[in-house]
Amino acid sequence: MVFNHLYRARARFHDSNLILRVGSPNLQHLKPGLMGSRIRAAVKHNSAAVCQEDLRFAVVVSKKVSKRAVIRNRLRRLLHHAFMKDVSRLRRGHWLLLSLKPEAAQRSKDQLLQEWNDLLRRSGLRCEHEQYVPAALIRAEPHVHV
RNA sequence: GAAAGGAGGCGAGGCGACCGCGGCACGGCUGAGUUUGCUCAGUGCGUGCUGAGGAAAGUCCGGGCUCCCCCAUGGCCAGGCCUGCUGGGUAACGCCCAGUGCGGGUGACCGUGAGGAUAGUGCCACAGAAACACACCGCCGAUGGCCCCGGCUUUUGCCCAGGCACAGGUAAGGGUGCAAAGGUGCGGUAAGAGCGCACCAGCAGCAUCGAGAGGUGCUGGCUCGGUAAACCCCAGCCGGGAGCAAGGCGAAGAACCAAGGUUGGCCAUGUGCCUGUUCUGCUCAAACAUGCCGCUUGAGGCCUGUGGUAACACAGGUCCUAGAGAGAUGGUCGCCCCUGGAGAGGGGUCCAUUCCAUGGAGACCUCCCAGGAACAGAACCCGGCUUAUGUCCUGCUUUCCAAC
Repeated sequence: MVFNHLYRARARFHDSNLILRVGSPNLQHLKPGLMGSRIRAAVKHNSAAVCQEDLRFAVVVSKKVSKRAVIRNRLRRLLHHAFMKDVSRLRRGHWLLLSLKPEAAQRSKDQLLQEWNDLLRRSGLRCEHEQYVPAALIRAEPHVHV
């Protein structure tokens, strides 16, 4: 449900190897397990405020990229680490879904990181000043196929 | 010193910090219930412990475990085996160890798909005369046959020299072929041939050594093509099928049909088992990989001792070391270590030239830079095999060269 919501989102940014989809948070789509107890308590009081602060990120590495789980994991970790590096400088209130195109397995580390930076710049998510990060969802899921 | 052979080991150098991920424990927080003690569930929170391999791989063998076929035992037959020198090891194996034969190497050593072709049947393309059976070329033609010089004789006939290649002999030589009926030599013969002899190879018998495969010696008659991953024979072994998405518990859950059931076959034995409190089977339709168990303590690792050439076995001690459920191990930094640098500085010392000095080489020290890999990622668990991988490490052995 979460992924369907994001796949229908309008804001998409393409590069040769990556696709970044940006959607607005919709907490009703989340299963209870994906929400911490503290968040759930906060939602009860003021749902809109939580949505403005929520920032979630997912990486989708399809089996089309590589059949070997080790390579998929390596790509996932690479982009995950890149996200964590930038997380303090990103605008709140968005859900992000990053997909890899099948050719990404052949690209080098630096090439992918360069594309990631380009995408962030074009999407306008990065702000100049740092923000306090209370709790960001850092959940990366290697996704099989749809 | 060089070249080679073989054995064993290691596998992101070591220590630490931070961030991130899987699992477990405790605590916190949130929610529900509550007999107000607590219990259950969830955690984007905290702390601690712990977290891939020698091949985790290929899925090629052997097992454990689980369910189904199917009530068990014994016998005979059928069936299966990509088991096939001998002896041992092992839970078992097509694996391992030791040995034998054969082949290769100067040697250390290496390779070996190594039962039977004299139980029988089949096949041996093309070529070739012939592929369990022969005569194309060739050689011979002793013995028969024909022709014929000469001699004896009246003739018949007899003796002798020569010729023909008709009958026939031969398997030496040529040619064909992966393969042509033991090999070499001497004798022998018309020509030849195990026809005879010597040695070698092979076969059979006897003796002897060995646990055995086999080894050694003697004697004998002289001789037998290949193929069994062709059928087959012999010996040995064997219930079959599916596989942890096995399977069990829980949750959910609609309807119908049949009444008996049982191993590849046969026989025998037994007071066999299940069966209307719904077992079992078939068909149709629909839904579903969602909670818990199975799940990691095992033919387990390490150390010591004893037995054994060894594989291995036994005894004692010690350790517990991933357990996810679409699948977790990666980054950054610091110090030390190792390797490389025709990078910088210092430099005991050595060499050359005209002393001072200049030029060159350079053990070692300091700093700087780069690097510390490859093959590859647990998915129920073991024992093997095979394949992939490194300027890696440590003993041992052989041959050649040099020195003593």
